Amino acid sequence: MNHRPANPTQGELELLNLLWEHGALSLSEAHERLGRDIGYTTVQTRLNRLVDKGWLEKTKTGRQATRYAALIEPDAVRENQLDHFVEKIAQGSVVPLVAHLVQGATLTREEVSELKKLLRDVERRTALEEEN
Amino acid sequence: MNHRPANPTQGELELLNLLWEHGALSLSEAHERLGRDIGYTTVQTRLNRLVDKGWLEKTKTGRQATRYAALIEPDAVRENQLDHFVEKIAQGSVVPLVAHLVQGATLTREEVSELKKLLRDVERRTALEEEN
DNA sequence: TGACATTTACTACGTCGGTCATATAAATTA
DNA sequence: TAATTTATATGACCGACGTAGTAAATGTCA
Repeated sequence: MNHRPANPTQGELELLNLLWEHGALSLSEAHERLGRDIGYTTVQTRLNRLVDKGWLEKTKTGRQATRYAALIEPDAVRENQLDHFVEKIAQGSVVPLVAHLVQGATLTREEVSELKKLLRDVERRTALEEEN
Repeated sequence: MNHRPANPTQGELELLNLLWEHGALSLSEAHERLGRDIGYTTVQTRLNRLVDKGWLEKTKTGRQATRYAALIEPDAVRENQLDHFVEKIAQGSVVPLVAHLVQGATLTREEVSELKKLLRDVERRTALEEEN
């Protein structure tokens, strides 16, 4: 039940990524895994603010420490951000974007193949649409 | 002489995009072209803050209104943001990113061709590297 | 030159997000 | 049970930004 439109900041993503990767975490675990010099209560505050936004959930099980779990899906957030990125930052021009991406990253042969296949599909679809 | 590392916020990008598209603008022109309900002095404040950051330049020519000009290059900023995006948002995984991009945007046949060519180049380069 | 309009400077306010300290409550252990 | 450690709740500070009002300076024109 995706709550609000999810446009987390960079800092919020830091926590979200953590919870997406490992499952729900307690505060101490989260603080631990952040692995950087940051106050314990800082993490607490930030997690709770994410809860307020409806992006995380607090669940208390028995006598264990409360765990924080992500309520929003990584893919949804990432696509959101990507769409926003294309529109606002790249000004809608996709090609230079992809160019920089495939050139900057070192892709495996498999990945390149996958992308080529992707393009073939798009090409075919485009052709079909132009028939109508 | 690129000043600071350029990581503008969304709002700052709004102004920067404006100045990149049209050249240097006066305050009144900028306010005009923003084309949305926003206070005149709001634009002024924001522009001046960009100047403070070293991202814009104020130039007074004769008896005309001061013009604001971008000091940083769009490509530099966009690549910055893109790299950051890949690392922090997409968690380094490029393929799904590109997938969403080429599927979401409606690309012309020319653009698709260009991307295919791009991939061929990358493929060739990858093959060469693997020889060594 | 004097009235009106535009431009510019300066100040201020609210919110958000990152930072943390302090205090209280709960749990663990000596 | 008392002491110590761990968990949780609250409140606070601050810088960055988006917002804008007021006032002073400058330009325009009859």
